[in-house]
Amino acid sequence: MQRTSHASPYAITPTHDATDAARDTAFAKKISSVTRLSDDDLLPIADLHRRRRSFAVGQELYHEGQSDQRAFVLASGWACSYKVLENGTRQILEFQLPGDLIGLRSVLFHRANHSVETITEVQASEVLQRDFRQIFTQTPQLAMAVLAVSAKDAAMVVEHLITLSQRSAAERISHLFLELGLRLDRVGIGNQSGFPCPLSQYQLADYLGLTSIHTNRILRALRELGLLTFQKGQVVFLDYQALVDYARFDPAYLNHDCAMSPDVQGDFTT
Amino acid sequence: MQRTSHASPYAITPTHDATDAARDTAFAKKISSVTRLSDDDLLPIADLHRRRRSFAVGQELYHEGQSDQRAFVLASGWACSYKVLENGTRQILEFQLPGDLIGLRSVLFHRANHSVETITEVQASEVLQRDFRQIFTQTPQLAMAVLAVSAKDAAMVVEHLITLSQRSAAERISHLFLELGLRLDRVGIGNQSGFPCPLSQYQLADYLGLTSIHTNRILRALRELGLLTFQKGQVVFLDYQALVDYARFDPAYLNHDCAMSPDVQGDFTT
DNA sequence: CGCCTCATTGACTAATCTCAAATGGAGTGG
DNA sequence: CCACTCCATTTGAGATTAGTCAATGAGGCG
Repeated sequence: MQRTSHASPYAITPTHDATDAARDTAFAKKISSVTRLSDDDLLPIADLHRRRRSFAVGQELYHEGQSDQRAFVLASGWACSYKVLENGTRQILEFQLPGDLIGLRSVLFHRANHSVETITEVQASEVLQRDFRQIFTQTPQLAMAVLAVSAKDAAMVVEHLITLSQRSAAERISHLFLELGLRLDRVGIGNQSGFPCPLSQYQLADYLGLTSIHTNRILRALRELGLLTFQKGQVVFLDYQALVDYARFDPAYLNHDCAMSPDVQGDFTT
Repeated sequence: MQRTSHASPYAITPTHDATDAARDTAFAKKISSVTRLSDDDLLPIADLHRRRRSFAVGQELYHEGQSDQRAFVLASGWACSYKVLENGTRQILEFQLPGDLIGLRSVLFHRANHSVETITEVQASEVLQRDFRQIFTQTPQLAMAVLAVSAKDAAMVVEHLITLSQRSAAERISHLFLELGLRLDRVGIGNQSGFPCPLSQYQLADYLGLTSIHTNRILRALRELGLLTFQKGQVVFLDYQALVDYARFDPAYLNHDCAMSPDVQGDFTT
């Protein structure tokens, strides 16, 4: 809960206010993005931040098939969820950035259906199943908010699916970087000119369903087209608007509002 | 609620028991597949079946961007959810079969982020947002079950994503038919030798991220390999086990149990 | 019968993968 | 400081998969 002094480029630097730090936690921000939080809701949320843990680069948070369900709230660093296939290839499902909730789907089932590992050093708070159970039985409004966060994740997976099915390699790469840029922007990292990106071309390829070789070639092409560069851990957008048009990037899927939050009850004009 | 007499091949034929028909509704079965239902839970579920409606072939249930949130419980027939892209192609996200819940994600947001239309004639019960809100505020156990159903859908989308990213055209087709066969088997339609399938090759292609032309060629190849045939609205598995091996089909993702249902609390042996 | 949609086939093209190898920086031990 | 390894990146050449364009066939329906 103390201010970090070394200021990793991947860490959240919260604008702390000593009076109610609870509202400033990464998870509270996440929930706030889909519903409005009352003060009553804040206590159980703050509770979720008791078990802060550190993870090294490449460390596994949990593994597919593992039965002790865990979830995490990512405070700083990058992680990814993935599945390894029979033929040895792996598919990265999602990249998790600071503020993201990891493993909600795992916690709902007896066994995790995917693995999660870190990409950088990571600070994360572990959330146990009983914490969720408590939220669900004691604060139904929060339960709906958790459901909404889960639905938002689902919307991102759907967009990923469409990317893999319908976009060319160059569009996939552009689209991913635009999405990451926007998501990082929301937690105060990077801006429209670029962002620090710790991914290797292998990880990029595993997410995009390409070979790293092809990914490399397309990165060169995008550089030569004057759209973006990705070198030395830094993404630079050379022409943001041209890139948005090129990738046909519509950020709508990142902007959903929850329809069932208490403050919109009865607010239906149709 | 009465027994249907014409017995469409795509309809559920429930084993009716006059005493508690509620437990036999499609949605109750769906919920039962992830959690155990108490009698108290059954009443609000039965309530969801008040608004039974009929839909013609190709009729739209709701459209992307539409703001009056609707969900449906599919009683008989097939439907699909899809998104149409800027370039005019469309991606089918899911096929919905009898017993499936349609539009849960839409009902959670102000606007639907995909469209849904029927593939065959359809009987479905409309579920309003206030029904869900009632469930969430009054029966938290049911809320968790709804969340679990939603997570199960998410697991299917993830598998679809992996299919699009990592499997060849022939594996995609085989995998889809195996999945549909298993899902239909669970609601009493079809078996390991095959099932009635109302899809056109265009619809198959739109789901699989292929052109219909290539789909057609691969269907011929699968026929010539002696694995399966799909002709005249009928899928026939010629060699089920060989097909499972060929498609590397692991039905685990269709078999998740909810971990948070009340009757498994504290029931973790590992 | 004429029209329509869906299914089928052929010939060619384009995107991506596979195999192979060279480059280059970061760390490590001598 | 240098030699060495390790790993990510970069490039080339050829193979494979799937898409595009074009045309034909088959069944249903007014």
